[in-house]
Amino acid sequence: MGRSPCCEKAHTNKGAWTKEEDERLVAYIKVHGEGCWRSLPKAAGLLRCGKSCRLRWINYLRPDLKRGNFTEEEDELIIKLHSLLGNKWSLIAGRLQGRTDNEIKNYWNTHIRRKLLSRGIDPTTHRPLHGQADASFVKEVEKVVSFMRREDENNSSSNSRSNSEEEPKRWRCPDLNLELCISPPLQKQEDSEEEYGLCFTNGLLEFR
DNA sequence: AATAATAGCAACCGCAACCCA
DNA sequence: GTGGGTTGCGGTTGCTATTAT
Repeated sequence: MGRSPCCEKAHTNKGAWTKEEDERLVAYIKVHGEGCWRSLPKAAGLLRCGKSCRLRWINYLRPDLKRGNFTEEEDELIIKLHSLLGNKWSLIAGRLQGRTDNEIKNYWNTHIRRKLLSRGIDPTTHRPLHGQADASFVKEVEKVVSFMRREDENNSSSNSRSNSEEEPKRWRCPDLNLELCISPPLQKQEDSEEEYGLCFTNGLLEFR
């Protein structure tokens, strides 16, 4: 029994993509657009499974990818988002234009985990390790979380909402029982004193 | 110079969510 | 309502490059 395979594995390539495969994939998507990943490999003349094509496109070939080193601002934003969302890499990636969930996940595991440990912060819980944490940073995160919890409690009784088309995408964060909001990528606010702050509008918390 | 250890990252795998007949 | 097919996500693996011995 068991699951049926996502593709005919006997006739698919695995491992690193060649330049020619990349070119075929990019050319196909340029003409036909993204989607229909299952049928794409055959249509594009690729001996790959759809999943592999999708991953390659999203993580490496998409033209809007930023690539290159993460900035200090991106680091801090990832840490804050992770403290609120946990390992929801796709949601975190949605906040960082030009970055992919896989890239952020890798960066977290190789760089940020170590960075937090050196600050004395547990990278999983974002709480101090052995009481030696960077107190101001921890305090800031805890402040945000407790604020969101309070707001959530206030909102929990009156949960009927309109279904306006202009309403941004929302989701509930199961770990924290919070309601969060995804809006279009951040515009840098030049005259803002802080590089990142929090904005609470219409019952929705947003990073800015 | 050779080898071992470590870091970094691309890619794979399995599962869950979603969609649709 | 349900079951099968498809897509997306997160965890993990394995390869390559770099650094240390």
